[in-house]
Amino acid sequence: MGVVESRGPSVRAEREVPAAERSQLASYDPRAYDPIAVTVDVVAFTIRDRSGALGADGPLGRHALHVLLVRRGEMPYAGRWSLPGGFVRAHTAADGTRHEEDLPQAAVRELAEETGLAASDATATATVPHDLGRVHLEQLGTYGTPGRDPRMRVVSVAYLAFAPDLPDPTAGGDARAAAWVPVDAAAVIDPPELAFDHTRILADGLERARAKLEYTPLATAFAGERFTITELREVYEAVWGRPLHPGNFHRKVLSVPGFVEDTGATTAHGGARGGRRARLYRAGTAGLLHPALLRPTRERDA
Amino acid sequence: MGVVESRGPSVRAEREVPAAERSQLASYDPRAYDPIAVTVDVVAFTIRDRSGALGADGPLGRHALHVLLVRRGEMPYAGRWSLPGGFVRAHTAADGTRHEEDLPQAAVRELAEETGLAASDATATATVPHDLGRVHLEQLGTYGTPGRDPRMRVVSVAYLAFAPDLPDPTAGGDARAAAWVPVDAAAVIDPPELAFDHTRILADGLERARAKLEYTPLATAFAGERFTITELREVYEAVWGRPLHPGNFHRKVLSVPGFVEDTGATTAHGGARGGRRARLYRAGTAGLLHPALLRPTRERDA
DNA sequence: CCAATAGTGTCTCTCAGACAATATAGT
DNA sequence: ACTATATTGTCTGAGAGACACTATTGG
Repeated sequence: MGVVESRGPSVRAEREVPAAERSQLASYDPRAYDPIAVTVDVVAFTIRDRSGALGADGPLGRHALHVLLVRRGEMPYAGRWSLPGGFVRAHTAADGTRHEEDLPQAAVRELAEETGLAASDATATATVPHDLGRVHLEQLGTYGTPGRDPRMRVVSVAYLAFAPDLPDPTAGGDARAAAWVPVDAAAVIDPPELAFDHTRILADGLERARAKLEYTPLATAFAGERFTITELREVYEAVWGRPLHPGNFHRKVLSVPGFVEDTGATTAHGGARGGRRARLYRAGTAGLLHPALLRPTRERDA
Repeated sequence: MGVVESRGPSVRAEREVPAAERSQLASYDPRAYDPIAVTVDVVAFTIRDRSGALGADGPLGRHALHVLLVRRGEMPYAGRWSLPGGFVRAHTAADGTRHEEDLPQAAVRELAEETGLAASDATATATVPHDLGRVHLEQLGTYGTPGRDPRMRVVSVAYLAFAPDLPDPTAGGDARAAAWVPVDAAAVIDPPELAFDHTRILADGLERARAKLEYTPLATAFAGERFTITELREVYEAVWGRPLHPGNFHRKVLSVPGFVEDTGATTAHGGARGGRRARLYRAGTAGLLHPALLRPTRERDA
């Protein structure tokens, strides 16, 4: 039985409409209207060592969540930081050949173009997360409020990208510079001056990432091919912005079926200042975590 | 402290780019490319009595989840069922006045236009759910694969709408007919012949709705202003497609802070064939459910 | 009174979190 | 030895699900 019962009495309330009524608005030509530009913006997250004088030894250790930002070289918002992004390309060549980019493709291209970060290409459907090399990409949401771009009407499809420690970016495209910038727990409290509505997009992306760590094995996308339980915990701590209990986390992760697989190997050395060698794991096959790893102390409802 | 440490050493890896490198691709004119049309599609769900010969007395009682579909009157896919939707309007009038529609606005307009269902207007941000009268609207996702519309490149922003038992729709716009069609658990298994990629959009919307019932008070959007715990349970049963334990559900709902509020009143009569009168509740103020109402027996992982 | 529906009590099992204890490695 | 890190054990309380029981109401 299909989703739609299109036969017999199960479809009720269907009412044919007289042709007269049908004629108005029946044909709509989008070219009679102003064009709407379609862009993609990318919220790319990675975990890397906290650097610089600030918080180098914060309560959460050396690891911090970083987001990829570019400094805009063009108007509007020239000189401001923004998320990497740009127009989706679709054009017909002189010989009539169509050249059309899928949305995730455009996201990957912008990422590569504006930062010099390499990535394979994408072919999956818009809402299905997929891997590009070691990069996990998924759609975040679409932002199309009139006026969000002073130049014209722009509808922007935002993507989330998660990757293990990536190299420093190389600016390109119309970005004057690109950098991994640490994301703080204060992200939503005291927003920086990002271009357009990118402060909100970043906040939405951060919340999405935090939520997905709870019920998907997404955290393994931030870790290397093989990782220790402690490294996995550091991913959670960096994204959630709070320390977790090492013992309970360890037991919990191993108790979730399909989350991680034991490789049998261990790290070559113990900790720098002493300590046991840690077992190495790889990502398991589970698509969802059962039971989920819920964020601690969520006493903040409404 | 802001999300971006834009001062001093905390932003590392920033590298200025020589002007020569910067010039290429620096300015991008979207009008040099083929236009991309932007549309909205709406997945509107409601709970209503199952009708017709099929499944009138199924294992889940009389109530079933229904989705609003329209029968297309125009090419392409003329005569096929599809989700209500259409182009986002943006144009400059002769006197230079800009007339631009926000995305949620366009969704509401399409809903009203193609079905005759009334609704207030929308002003919130793209990704923030908001109410329009008794209708709850939220963004589902964006579908822009090249070729999904044979006429031209179309990027469609899909919205989810939830409403309590709505009246039968009246076709309008370029829809030849409109109807509430029952959504079966088989939705994803044996998809019907919906136009475009609407079968997938519907499946995505269904899964989103099922998931949101777990951790948000969304179910109250399907119920009337005042409702009994049994009615609320019937919403969950209809959306999840499986029966729930009445006693445990009752206790659970009342134990979640802010989910429902007692009105003090009860139903005027007991059940048709006897039974106690039920207390009447209204929606509470909680935005999230703690603890969540998890779907039963989710033994279906990967 | 009998059947049907609303609402409550009880028991068991799982799981999160606090805390403690053991195992192993570096210095 | 002494310290640091990994890993495992124990206990307690919250909550889900099974099941039984009480409270009302219509016929």
